[in-house]
Amino acid sequence: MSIRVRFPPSPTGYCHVGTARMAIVNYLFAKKNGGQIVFRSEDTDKERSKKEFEADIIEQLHWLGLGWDEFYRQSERTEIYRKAIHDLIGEGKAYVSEEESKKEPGKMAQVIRLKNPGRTITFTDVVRGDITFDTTELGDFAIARAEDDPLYHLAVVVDDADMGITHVIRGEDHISNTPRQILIQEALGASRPVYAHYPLHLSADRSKLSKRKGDVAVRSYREKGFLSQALLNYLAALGWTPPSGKEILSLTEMIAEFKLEDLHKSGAVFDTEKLRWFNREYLVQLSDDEFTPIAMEWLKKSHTHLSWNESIAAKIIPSLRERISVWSDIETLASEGDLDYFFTAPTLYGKSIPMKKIDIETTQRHLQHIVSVLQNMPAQFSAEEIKSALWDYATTEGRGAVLWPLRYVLSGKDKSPDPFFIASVIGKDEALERVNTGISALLSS
RNA sequence: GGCCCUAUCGUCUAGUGGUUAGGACAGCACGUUUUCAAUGUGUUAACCCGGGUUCGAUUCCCGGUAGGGUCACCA
Repeated sequence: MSIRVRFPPSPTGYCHVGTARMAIVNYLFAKKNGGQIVFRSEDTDKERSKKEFEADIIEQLHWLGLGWDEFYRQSERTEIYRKAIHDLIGEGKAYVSEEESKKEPGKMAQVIRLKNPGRTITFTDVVRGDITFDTTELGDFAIARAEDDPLYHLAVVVDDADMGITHVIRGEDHISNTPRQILIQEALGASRPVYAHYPLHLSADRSKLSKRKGDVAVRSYREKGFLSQALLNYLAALGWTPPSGKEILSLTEMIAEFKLEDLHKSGAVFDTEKLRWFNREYLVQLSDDEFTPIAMEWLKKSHTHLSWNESIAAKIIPSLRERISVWSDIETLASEGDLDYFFTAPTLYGKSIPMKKIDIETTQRHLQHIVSVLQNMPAQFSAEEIKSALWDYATTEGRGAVLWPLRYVLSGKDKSPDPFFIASVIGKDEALERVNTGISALLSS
């Protein structure tokens, strides 16, 4: 029998990282074993299900590089459920119950309930071993509102049987749903799939990962500039260790190494810091041709308040490579003013110009020397060129004493990339102007 | 609360009836052609508790504790 698994998201919200994780685990298992994947939109809740959410789930899963072989919507399968429910009633395994509505107290409503034989059910979970439940406490639980209006458990069981699902791989929040579903399965005469329940990802405080505790929407990670491979890799690695022990794995490598049995048994905390590290690992693997256009785009949209200069932007992009872990770090850098000085002359405080313990006169002398060196440079020069023009002098006079003031007058910041790089980006004229401004500020301080 | 599940550094984890309990992220220290970043080196830090079983338990068993899940006419 060939392996078939399912992605059964409920389109009642945007694609959650938990949805992605469910898809990843199922995907890896299916691909490893030459199986097929069924995408099944579980939209039986007419009030909460929205096309918009379904579209988002599909979009984000595709973005992560995941796909499927067949696509279904439960809302389009009403006839199949109707027959199943009708048959169960006909066989006396379910019955229509007239009772007070739970949704609208005071009103009477019809509910279809399964006659629970009240047995003890034991099933084998690939991740956790045998699990036993006493189903008497479940009572005659509801399986439909009407013959043409199935509830979750019935729809799942009917579909899994109808679609030939061999392995049900899902989060452990479904463990306690399993005995209920097995009861329906048995009433229907369907066969039991293999079950595997993996633990859920947790927030930093070990509670269930939720909107209140941080970002859970895949699209928000995407918008923040995480790379799809990084998020995919991180989500897969959180709760699974491949036999090789490698942390950075391509989708292909993950498939090759995947075994359901290697899924962890305890819940793991979703850690954004570690995700950032994964992302950086993937970011540094990008070629310049891949990195540059995207970095340029982020830079441009982060710089609306500044005088934009395309050629300056192009020059600073290589330096961005080692300063960011995620694309949106460019935005952060810009908003904190750490890129401003490339585009606009900084405001200088005379007192900040000399390196500590170096007097004003000495600092002035160094800056004056730098002016004379700059004057002999061509209009455009590389960081290496200006560096070699100044290096011997700086070494003789004290590198800090010479280079700190230079760096400060160019950037106006206590922290910045090195002065040679900044000078090479802004060019001779601008550099000279800033150094001269620095000398004036120094003397008037 | 009932039922089910889980338990190794702050976090992700490897691992074993006898180990100096290993790695990664984060942290810290030092180095690295001034600062920041990047990078290199080093380093702090863990077997939840109590009983057993055993010559010996982090590892096996039981109990406790803590955490998670679930108890719908949601999925």
